[in-house]
Amino acid sequence: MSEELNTRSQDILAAIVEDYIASAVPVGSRAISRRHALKLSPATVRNVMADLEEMGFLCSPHTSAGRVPTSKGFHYYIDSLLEVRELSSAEQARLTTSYQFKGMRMEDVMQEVGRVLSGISSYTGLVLAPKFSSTVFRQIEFVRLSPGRLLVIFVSEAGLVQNKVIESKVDWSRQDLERITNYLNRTLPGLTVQEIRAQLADEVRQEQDRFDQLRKQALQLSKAALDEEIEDSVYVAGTSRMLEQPEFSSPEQMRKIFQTLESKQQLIELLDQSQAAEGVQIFIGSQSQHSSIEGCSLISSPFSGKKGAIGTLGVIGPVRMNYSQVIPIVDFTARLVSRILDRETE
Amino acid sequence: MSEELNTRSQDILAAIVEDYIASAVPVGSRAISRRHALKLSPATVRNVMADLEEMGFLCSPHTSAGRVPTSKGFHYYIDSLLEVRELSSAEQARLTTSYQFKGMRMEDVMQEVGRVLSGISSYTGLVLAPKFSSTVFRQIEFVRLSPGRLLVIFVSEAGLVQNKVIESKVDWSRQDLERITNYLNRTLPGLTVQEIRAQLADEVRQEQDRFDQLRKQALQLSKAALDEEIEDSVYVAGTSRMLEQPEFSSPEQMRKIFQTLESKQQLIELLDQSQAAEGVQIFIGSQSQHSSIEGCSLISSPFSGKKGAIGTLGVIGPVRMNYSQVIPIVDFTARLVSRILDRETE
DNA sequence: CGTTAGCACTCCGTACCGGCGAGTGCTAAC
DNA sequence: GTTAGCACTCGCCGGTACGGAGTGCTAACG
Repeated sequence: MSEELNTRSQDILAAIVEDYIASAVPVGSRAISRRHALKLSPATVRNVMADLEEMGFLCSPHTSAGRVPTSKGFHYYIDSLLEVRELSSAEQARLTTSYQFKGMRMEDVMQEVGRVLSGISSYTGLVLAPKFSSTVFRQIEFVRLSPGRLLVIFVSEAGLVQNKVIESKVDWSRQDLERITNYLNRTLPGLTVQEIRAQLADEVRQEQDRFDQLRKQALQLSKAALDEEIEDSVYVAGTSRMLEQPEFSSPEQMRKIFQTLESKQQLIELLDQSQAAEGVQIFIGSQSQHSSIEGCSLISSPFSGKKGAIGTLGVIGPVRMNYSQVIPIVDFTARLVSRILDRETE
Repeated sequence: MSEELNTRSQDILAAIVEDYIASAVPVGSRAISRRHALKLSPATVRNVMADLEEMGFLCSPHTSAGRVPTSKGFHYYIDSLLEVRELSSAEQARLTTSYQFKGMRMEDVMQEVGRVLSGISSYTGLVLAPKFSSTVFRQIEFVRLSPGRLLVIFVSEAGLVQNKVIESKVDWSRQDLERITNYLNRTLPGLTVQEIRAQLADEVRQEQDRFDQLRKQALQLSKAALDEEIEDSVYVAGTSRMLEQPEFSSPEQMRKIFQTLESKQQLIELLDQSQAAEGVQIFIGSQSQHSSIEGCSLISSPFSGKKGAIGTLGVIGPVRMNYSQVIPIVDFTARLVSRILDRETE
């Protein structure tokens, strides 16, 4: 992997990658020697290109076509050659004002982030809203739907509203529910769902040899309300951007990509990968064993409020993506969203 | 519009439409005379086809290609020729069991309906959730996000959870909010949002010459919480099915269609059309001045619980859609969802 | 008079061909 | 080590030829 390349080879590789990103067609030696001020003849460039091909950074679709970077080539480019410039303050301002979050629900914010991400990058935007278990409790409410069926509404510190239906053998009266609600809303704020779960488990253990029937049931209800994971929300924006990419002209491939973009589950898996790490991460092509998005790259970054509430946002597009443009956008947006999550907390 | 066609012409038109639906290629006289037991020679069929073309039911892409039904042809076919068979009870059972609604949130139900609709029809499924103003009040909750910013959570009789953020000059205390919440939750259940709005407007009028400051503010808050429309939710499922249609091979057209499918606003307009009427409605091609979905047909039907909560669901696909299959599916599903909305109400 | 067989015609799709251009690899000279 | 030159490869493009599917028309048939 870590082959050494001399400066000239690096320059040429960079030039090829950049030309290919711009044009989507195989690039030849002439073009490189002319457009880039390398002061090298096409012949020399050809020699270097032959070496690069042998090392696996390039490949040629057929003799007498130009060269195309391989995934390995893209990798090397991104890891070693690409210089990610900071966003100029003008661009930062433009991005910041693109986001109109006034009076918006958190759900709308997530969706809007996806939209802007897609609009600015010209690729497809993805946002994975903060995981339920990582959010900080603010308020809970119960709504009795029918005997034995309860709707639980959960509001996180960041203003994210989530709800689910639970079935309970006990048919709770309005008063009982109110008591439980009040108790939970008094004791739980500030804790993450994970912490609450641990605490509830503790209490259940302590309680089990005592005989306060009502309290036992209340505990059970609380556990049911908070124990199961709530399915994560994913927001996808600008899928039609995928259709603009010349490399996806084959309807078959396009269908695969769209199926992936439609499948919440697959997207969650994809975005979860980058949850753990910090800062912008890049997944190129099928490296991520998700063969379904072969030919695609994902640039993503986690975001999070001060206390938990970890989500992921990113941009997905063809491998031939404009990394130098998109990376700072994703980075900046992730920071921006983190700030918004905090602001929401007051 | 209402030209008279003799039985033979009708038979031939029907045969052409059906063949075209099945094959997506222009159909010729040979095929008709052979496949369908009409006992007519190709030459005769040709004569009839020429007539049908003159009347505007058919057109030929060029000489020596077969004929393709025009929108007018499809219209006539659907209005006069198509016999919509009821779903057999086996199919009904299959559909019913496809829907696994146990322990699902209403949002999930809507999404699942779209998915099944798409899966069974092989086209793209659409669901427009019940409009806020048409839903019946069940419960409301306020969450204080930050000074002056309140999150309002609204649960409808059918278990649909909606929320929005309102800004209020008054910084409400927890106690005040609780009082207001209790009052609203005691007096409003059973009324539709529309009715509530009228009632609130009345009260505001009565109140304005009295001077109970707190009550005035509480009224204002309630109005703010319920007055503004909450944006409708649309669920789209199976967009990748569009890519399977041979007539949408042009990437340009495909992009337009996907942009429309991505635009909540446009979908809402589209689905709103059929809200007013009862039963299944069919919009063919660009008849609906939505030129953006040229080449597409929409089969939709409103659904509703016993009291209000009117939504729309449907299937969108190429004009060359399998109407006889899809129409009963949409019809049955709409009835099914209506029943579910009622069941939710207890 | 409606229906049918026959026939000439049209036009698409495909395959085949040859020239052009872009690009390569190799070699020899600088 | 770099470069100029050259033969070679191969995809792309335009032109042409051909087969097939389908039509419209006409004349014959019942």
